[in-house]
Amino acid sequence: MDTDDAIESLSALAHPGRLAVFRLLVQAGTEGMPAGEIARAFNTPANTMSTQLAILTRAGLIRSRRASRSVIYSADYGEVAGLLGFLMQDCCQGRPEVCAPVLQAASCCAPNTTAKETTS
Amino acid sequence: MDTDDAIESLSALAHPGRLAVFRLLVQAGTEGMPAGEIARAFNTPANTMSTQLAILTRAGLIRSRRASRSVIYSADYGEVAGLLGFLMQDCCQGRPEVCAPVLQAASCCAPNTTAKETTS
DNA sequence: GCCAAATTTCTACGAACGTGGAAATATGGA
DNA sequence: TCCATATTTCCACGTTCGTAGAAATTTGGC
Repeated sequence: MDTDDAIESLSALAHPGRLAVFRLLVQAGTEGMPAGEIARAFNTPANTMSTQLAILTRAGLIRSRRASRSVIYSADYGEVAGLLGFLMQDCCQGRPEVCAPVLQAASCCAPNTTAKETTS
Repeated sequence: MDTDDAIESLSALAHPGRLAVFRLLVQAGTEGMPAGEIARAFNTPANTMSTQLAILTRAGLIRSRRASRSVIYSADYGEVAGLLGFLMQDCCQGRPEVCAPVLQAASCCAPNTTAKETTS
C-alpha cells in the first residue's frame, strides 16, 4: 500500500452511496451480492451503480465474479487492513497505549480475544 | 460515528496533502507540531496549509491547541478507531476468520499481543 | 440466429473541490 | 502603543467529480 493506493481507496469510500455499498458488501460477507440487487437495494439506476462499483473495484475494495448473467460483488477486507496499516504506520513510537483505541475498534470479531465495547 | 462523520473523515483524508499531514501528525504523537512547521515541511503556503488543517480538524482527525504565537496540531487516534468500527460493522457474522486481516493490521503496537507481520 | 435480461461504456452538464493572493486577526516583545 | 510573527479568513479562478440518458456489450434460453 502506497500513497496513491490509499488515496484511491479513501476517495472511493468518501461518497455516501459508495460507502453504503461497501458496508453492505462487508456485511454480505464472502458470498457477495449481484450488481442488480445492489442497485435495487438503493433505488439507484443500474448504470450509476455500475460506475460506483467500478470505482470501488479499481480501488481494490471489492471484487467481482460472474455467475451466469449476473456479476457478483463482494468486499475485500484485505484492502481495509492495508489502509489501516498505512494510516497508523509508526503510530506508537514507544508508547503502545497511544493507539490502543484503534486496536480495540478492530477487535470486533477477534477469534482469540475478548471483544470489548469501547467505541469512542 | 454516523455516515456523515465517516464521509467527512474519509473526504478529509482522500487528498494527498492532507493524508501526508495526518500521517506526519500520527508519527509526531501527542506532542504534535506547530502549523508553520507543518507548512514548511511540505513547502506549502501557510494559508493553504491552514485550510487543510481546518478540514482535518472539522473532521475530528486532528486537534489544535495554542502555545503562545504558534498553534500546535496533533492527531486524534480515536477518530480512526471510530471510522474503522463503522467500516467493519457486522463484518463477521459467525465467521471471525473473514476479517482477521484487519485485526492483524491494527495490532502494529499491541500492548499484550504478539505483533505479527502479515501486511497483505 | 433471435430475443430478453443484466451490466457496462460513452457522453455531457451542473455541482463541489483545491489553490493561493490579499487582507484580517491574534499574540508577544519593546 | 507599535511592530513583527504566526495563523486564519475571504475570495475567485480552474479542475475534478457525480449523475443518469442513450447506446453498446455480454450472457442464456429457445
